[in-house]
Parts: sequence; C-alpha cells; structure tokens
Amino acid sequence: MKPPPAMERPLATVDVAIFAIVDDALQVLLVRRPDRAGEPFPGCWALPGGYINVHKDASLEACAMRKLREKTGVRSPYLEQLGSWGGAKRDPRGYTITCVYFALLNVALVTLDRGGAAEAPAWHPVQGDGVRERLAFDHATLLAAALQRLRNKVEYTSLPAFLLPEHFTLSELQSAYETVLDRPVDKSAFRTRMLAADFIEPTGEQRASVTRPALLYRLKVRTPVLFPRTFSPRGEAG
Amino acid sequence: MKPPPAMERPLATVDVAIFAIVDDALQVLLVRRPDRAGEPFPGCWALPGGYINVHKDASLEACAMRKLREKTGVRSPYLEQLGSWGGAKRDPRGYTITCVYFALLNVALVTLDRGGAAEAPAWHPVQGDGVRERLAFDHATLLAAALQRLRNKVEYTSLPAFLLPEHFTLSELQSAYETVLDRPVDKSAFRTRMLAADFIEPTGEQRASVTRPALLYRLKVRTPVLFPRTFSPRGEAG
DNA sequence: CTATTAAAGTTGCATAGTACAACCAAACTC
DNA sequence: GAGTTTGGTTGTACTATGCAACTTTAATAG
Repeated sequence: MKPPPAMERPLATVDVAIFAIVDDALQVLLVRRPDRAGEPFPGCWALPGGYINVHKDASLEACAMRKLREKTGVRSPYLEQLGSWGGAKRDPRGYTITCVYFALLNVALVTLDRGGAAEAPAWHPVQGDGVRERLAFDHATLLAAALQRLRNKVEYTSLPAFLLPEHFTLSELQSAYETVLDRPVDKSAFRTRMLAADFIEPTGEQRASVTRPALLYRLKVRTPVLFPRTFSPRGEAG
Repeated sequence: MKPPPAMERPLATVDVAIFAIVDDALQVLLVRRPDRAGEPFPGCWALPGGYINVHKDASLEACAMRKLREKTGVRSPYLEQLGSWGGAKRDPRGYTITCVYFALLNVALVTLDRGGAAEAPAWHPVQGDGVRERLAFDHATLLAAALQRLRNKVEYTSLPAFLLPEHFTLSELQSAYETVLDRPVDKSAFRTRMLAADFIEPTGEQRASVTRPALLYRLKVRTPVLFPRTFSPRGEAG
C-alpha cells in the first residue's frame, strides 16, 4: 500500500490538559485562540496545543513536553498520554488528528507565559466534567476525558502526589486526593495505605504551623504507584 | 499558527493488536508485510494496519474497526484505544504517527481473510511480552504495550469475557482469566466476585459434559466492568 | 445397579485492608 | 494553664479475599 498523497494526509496536532491545584481547587490551564481573521474559534478558550513539527519533535511525548514547557516553564511534570481523536469535522480547516496528553504539576513551579497578552494562558477551575467557559473545537470532550481518566486513576494510584511541592505533609497529600475526588477520604485508612505503599519517605523536617507541626515527606519514586484497591465508602460500588 | 505545508505533515496510520484464545493459548493476529521492492520490512510479520483514509474513516475508531473487519470479518469485538506512537525513525518512508488499538474477540467468529495468500493473516501465540517472530517497524514495542495493558486490566476488569463465545460457563471464564494472566486464580473467590459484579446472567441452559454439567451464562452488559480490587495471591505486591 | 471418576459448585476459616469513630498529642493563643 | 486546632493513633466491625477441604452431579465402567 502506497502512502497517500501529501494533500490527503490529516493534519496532526498535540494538545495538553495541564492540571494543578490552585486556591485549593483543581484547575486546568487554558489559552485563548488568536483573534485574527481566518482563525477558527477566535478568542475562544482552548487546551494548549499545536501542530506537530516533524523537524523539532522527536516523539509525540517530546512535542507535548515542548508545548507544556512553552506555556508553563515547567520541565518535569507528570505527563501521560490520554488518547487520540481524529475526524474530518473536528476542525474547519480539514481532517485532523490530535494526540492528547494530560499533565499534573505543582503550581508553584509555573511561570505563566505572558508573551502574547491576548493569548496568555490562565488557570480555570474545574466544574464537574469541564470548565465554565465554552471551549474551542472538541476540547470540551477532550477535557472531560482527561478529567474522567484523572479521577479514575486517583482512586488507585499515587497521582495526586505530583500536584504537590517537593516536600509535603500527609495531610496535604490527603487534601490533594480530596480535591481531585471531590469527596472526603478516611484519614486513618489513607495514612496506612500511603505509608504501606512505601513510595514516600520522611525528610526529617517538619512543617511549621500555628498548631501541631506535621512531618514532611518526599517522593521516593518519580513514577506513580498502583494500589491493589480503590477507596470505596460503605455505600458505594464494589 | 498556520498549518504546516502538506509535505511537512506526518503520515498517519492505525494499527490493531487483535487477541483471541486459540488452542487454549492467548494469540495475536499478524499479517505479512508485502514482499515487493520498495516496501519496508518485506515478508516480515506485523500488526494489521494501514494509512488513515480521510474520505472513508470518519474517526480513528472507525478506521480501526474497518481494518479489523477486513482481516477477521468480525463486526462487534471489544475495541479499545491503546495509544499513539510518533517519530521520524519509526518508518524509513518518513515521519509517521500510528494510533494503536487493541481488540478482544472470540476466535469462533473469525473468518480469516485469505485474499492475498502471501500476506494472509495468521494467529501467533503470545510468548512473554511478544511473539517468537521478529516484527516489522516498532511493532514489537506496540505489541508489548498492548500485552501489558491487557494483563494489567484483566486484574480488575471483566475483559476476558470478550474472548469467549456468547454463552459460557464460569469455569470457562475462569480459564480465560488464567490464560491471559498466565497464573491460576482461586475458584471460590473468582465465582463470588463474578456473580457479585452482576454483569453476567444465567441463560437457564447447561453445558453438556462428560462430568457434571455446568450452568451457562451470558453477558448482561457489553461494556467491561471494573472491580474494586485486583486478584493478588498472598505473596504479591499490595 | 453400584462404584468410580471428574468437573461443578459450596463451605469454613484466617487474614488484610479498609470504614468509621473515638481518642491522644503537640504546638500555639490568650 | 485552659482552650483551640490540627497531627497522628487506636480500636472495632466488616467484607472480599486466599486457601483448602468438602459436597454434588452427571457419565461411565464394571
């Protein structure tokens, strides 16, 4: 089978759903579509992304990392491929394929790209399956898929640890779980599980506080850990 | 940002890792690369796949379904997107992106495409993370990823049910789990879990046998079910 | 017609990891 | 030093499991 002629090749892009906890809420980084004539969805909010550059991007992940770095300055986030979407009607400019990644990072490491003020990225609080604003293209679908994957994985992995600074307390870690899951988690079972999983270690330091100081921990491994069970309150599925 | 010129667009393909249980073993369907001059990896085994046709393929999943149907004749397999791989060095013909799906189906439904005898698809037993034969392109990597995802999900989902015929016994279902996981599973806990999950129902019939006949079941839902725990023998992680 | 066999299906018990709730401990404020 | 707030622990009940032994049901052999 011969490769299709150049004009019949789909356009290929990469989009990234970048999540962080900002002001105690799960937020996603969005950029504004350019307002120029000829651009689809002018002025609309969208996930950061763009065309794959066959010269610069050695791989899809490298492309996603590049776009993330351009918008946030962060170099070592948690980055996972979410999936790909393709079709003739996603973009008025023609048949496109987008490969979507989702990233988790600590907001303190971010320096938002203030290059083009009009298109500048901004954090948007997650509300249910998306954000308040209407998104360009099918990005609402992509974001919903990212949120579903995130929440699902948080039930049985250590992913929320990647939303925290390098050193954190167990209470802060629990709070990150609760923020993403949008429900309380039992303190005792939580601590038992986290310590038994052996993916964090005490730094020896304590976090100063107006009340009792808490032990600080750091990640022992940079890859997420899988737990053999989900958290599931008595009333729920299972 | 303008779309890159046509010549700078990556080639986009879809590949499918099709699994079935054949002769009590997990097997994957492979095709031979054409033996013509100018074709990369001539005569080599590869995952079924090919270029996305921007006129015929309304979506990536439709494209994967089309390729699966062409090779097996099966119309309603379990089909899940695995992920995408891209880069300049995957294919000597240039920068390519492939979107990989994996499928589970009952081998009895398959009529292998015997069109071009030389390129005819054939089942290959899975050995460890791949197959005995050397595969074209980076398909060994893709297959290994598919196997890892499959085995991982089998620990906590009802996926193996999609490898069975429409009616099956609990022992056959357990056997499917054991074939994919390549380890025995406890009968008592297995049955408790399957029945508690409420995704199968008795047909009322029995499977004739030389020993005690077994009750037959069928799927109540076509979508896979998630269990809140993994199966994990006493010695293992967790 | 009974004994044998083999797979189907059940029962019993110990254990691990919660869910839930109550409790103790450490620092600060006043 | 009493009160407050958050960190951290302890105790009990419960549930799904891992493991093993057991009973049931049919076909078959003698």
